[in-house]
Amino acid sequence: MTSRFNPHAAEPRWQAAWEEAGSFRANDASPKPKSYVLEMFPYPSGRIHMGHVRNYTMGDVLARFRRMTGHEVLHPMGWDAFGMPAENAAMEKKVHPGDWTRQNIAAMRAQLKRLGFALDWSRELATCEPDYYGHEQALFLDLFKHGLVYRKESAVNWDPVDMTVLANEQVIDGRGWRSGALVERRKLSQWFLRITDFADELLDGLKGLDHWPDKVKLMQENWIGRSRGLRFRFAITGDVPAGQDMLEVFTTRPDTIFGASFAAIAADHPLALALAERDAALATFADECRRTGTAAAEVETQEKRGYDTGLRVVHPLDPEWTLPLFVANFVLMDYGTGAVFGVPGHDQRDLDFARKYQLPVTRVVATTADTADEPIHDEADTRDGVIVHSRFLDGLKVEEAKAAVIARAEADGWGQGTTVWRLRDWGVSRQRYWGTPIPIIHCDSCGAVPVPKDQLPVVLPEDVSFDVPGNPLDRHPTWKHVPCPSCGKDARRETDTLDTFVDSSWYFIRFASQPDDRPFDRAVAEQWLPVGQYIGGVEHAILHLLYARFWTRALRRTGLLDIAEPFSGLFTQGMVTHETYFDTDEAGRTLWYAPEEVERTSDGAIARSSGLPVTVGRVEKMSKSKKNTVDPGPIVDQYGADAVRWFMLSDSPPERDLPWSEAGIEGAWRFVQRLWRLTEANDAPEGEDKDLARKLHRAVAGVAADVEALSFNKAVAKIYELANAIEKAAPSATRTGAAETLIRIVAPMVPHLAEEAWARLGREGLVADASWPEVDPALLVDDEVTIAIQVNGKLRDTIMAPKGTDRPTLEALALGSDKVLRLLEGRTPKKVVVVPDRLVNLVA
RNA sequence: GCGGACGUGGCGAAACCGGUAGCCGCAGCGGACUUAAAAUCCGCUUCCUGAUGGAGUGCGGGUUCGAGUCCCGCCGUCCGCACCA
Repeated sequence: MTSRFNPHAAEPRWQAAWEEAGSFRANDASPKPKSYVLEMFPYPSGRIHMGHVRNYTMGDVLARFRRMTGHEVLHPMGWDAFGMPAENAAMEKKVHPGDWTRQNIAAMRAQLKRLGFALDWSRELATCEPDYYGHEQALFLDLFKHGLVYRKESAVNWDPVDMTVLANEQVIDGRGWRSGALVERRKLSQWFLRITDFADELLDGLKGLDHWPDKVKLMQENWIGRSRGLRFRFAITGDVPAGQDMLEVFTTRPDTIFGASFAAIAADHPLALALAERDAALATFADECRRTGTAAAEVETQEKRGYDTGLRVVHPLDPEWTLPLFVANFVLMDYGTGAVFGVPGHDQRDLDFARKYQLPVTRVVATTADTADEPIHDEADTRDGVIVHSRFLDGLKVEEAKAAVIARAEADGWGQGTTVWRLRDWGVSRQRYWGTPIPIIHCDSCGAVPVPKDQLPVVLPEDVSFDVPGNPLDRHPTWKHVPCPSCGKDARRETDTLDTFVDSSWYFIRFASQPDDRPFDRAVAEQWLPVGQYIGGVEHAILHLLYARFWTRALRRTGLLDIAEPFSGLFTQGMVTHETYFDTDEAGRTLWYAPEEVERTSDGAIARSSGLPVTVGRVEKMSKSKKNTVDPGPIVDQYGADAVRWFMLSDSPPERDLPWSEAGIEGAWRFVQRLWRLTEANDAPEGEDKDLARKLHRAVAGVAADVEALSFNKAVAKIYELANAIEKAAPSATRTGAAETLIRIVAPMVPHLAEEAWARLGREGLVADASWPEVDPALLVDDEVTIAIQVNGKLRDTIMAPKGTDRPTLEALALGSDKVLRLLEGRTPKKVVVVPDRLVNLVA
């Protein structure tokens, strides 16, 4: 009698059973080895999307597998609940950001629960609740106390749409990462975290992260951007503004110092500002420099331009030698000292600039001393070589010359070897309501005073309005007026809130330990940390992952937690993609069609509404703008959680994009039903099936290895193979046992079906609590192997031979093959290559 | 421009250390069961050829008894950074 697995009935039942048994509660006191599996927590937008489903399914398989292999697993879930969308919703729909967020959380929690994830919901947290952000405020104050927080007036990236400041990391091609608006420069007093104090550590720490993708490590390395070089001073001659008679520059190429033909400063350089006050033409030029955007296309096409200040700088190695000083549009105030010297022979920008302003171009590095006078044309020569035309440096290699110049500068006192970083301190002030209030009080007498810890949390006021742009905290009638904690006089609360990336910089610690009276218990947190496997999108390769690494190291410096790296293992999963469908209207606009609006045919697609063909576009990341999203909700309704989970793991390697398809989910559904049929009760047949036993043990070992490596697609293929083998096998005791084992190894992937089948097989307890099947190593090796017979490297025949057959025997067997004899036509092979248990290659 | 990844059937892909290319799935084709359909089951499915056979892992070279895998040079796609001195 065949039956069908009914996910709609079974899934809620087993979810309730797990909940009742507390199966997925992590026990801090467990003697078992600890395993912390974490997926990046979601922003509560209101609905989960396929990307979440894929992300959490991967983590879930690993978490369940670890439980089966004897680990105490921590697999928590929470909500990255502060941020702009809640405020946008407040402005558009007149709902309070808190209400909107909490409703979204409730909806998404229900959706996640339907997918049957093995999560410890007892540790759920939302960053927007005072019992989370209050502890964050305490940590902020600890960092403050240790000098890792400071306030400074600085030019900031101002997003005119979101009306807030953005960190450098949040500006992409000159636009706000969220709003897409062109970012403006403004001067504001801002709070900063001293991430640059940790630049060396953060860079060097990458080396130890063996279980991180190289790509992410490289991205962080480039972002931190360490450059070693020489910082030195030029004396300035001419009509120099008061107190500006020295110009400090930074170079990574001190070896080329005798190739210098000019010096240049940024338009915002203090010297340029001073000069502009008395030189209207310069002021105009500087304005033009500031106006030009930093967008990729602009930078690439933009001409190198400069303004000759008329001043000259004295070459540090020759007081008789002076160079012109320009204000130039390609010099950045943000990097190094905002001033450079130009060596046109060996730097493309400098060369472009020198050609334009007819400055001398001298070769000072040549491949060999013989080519010292080879002219430089349109391309700067950046190759390694020996120094030429450079007085005492002549004949030195580039690296030797760098050291020699630095040594000379240090000895003579005009410069020193130094390191500069691309990384900037992290500006965390946001002029927003829906974020963690910065626990500082501004007092006219005492300055910025930390809120005393016993007055934490500083709670967001509920009664705020969003009818005008800007920060509702700032215009709240009473909230900001408080007495100074230090002197008691009238003072003002800081009305900026923290960047939401602060919230996500320590949530994984709070998951590990959540006492009421402090952010975490050090001993308990250290039992779990670092996170053994962290899984999320590669879009967080820099921002979130760098900030979290910094925060963890900052906590170590304050003595609160002795963990250097928060995530020992990182996996960045690919996106879920879908075909796109579109046509073009009379006006040439592209009209997108949602998947449910088109009917896929064998050679294209037609719109259901009109019956007319539409173009099948590229397979792309699911996005609202291209309408190629598939909502997981209805899919789970139709096929159940297990089929969706199975599909998420099938086919595509997890780091690559997964193309969603109707056919794919259908296939997953069929397999779930097939598994169900495989465990159909039969009347206890006797007998052994050695061949099947081998396949079984190989599958168990293979799937375990694949899951450990997060190669879920390979594990899935092995499970299919095993299922095929079991189906084909004649009834036997082995076959009956194999079906049960199969259920255990699919349990992490399709847990509801596994429970249902487990119960049907009459097994005690939950398969969620079962252990991973034992593997008999003896059954992993074959006793007979296929030997490939090649002639001149081409496959001509195969033969079976007992494993371990010696070389002479294999050679003899190969020479006995009819096909081989025919090809050799009586000749004796010149050479015979024998690879035991693999092949014989006869070279004729 | 700099840095990185990738390129294998109609599609998603697999291939340990250089050793039988294409496991597994999807789609397709043929068949069984059925009044029929769905579901299920069996078989075929890289390309060319009727078969024997030949070709084949983006392109061109190289190393090797043997290359998807290693080396050199191209082409293409994607990602990150971007005037970083």
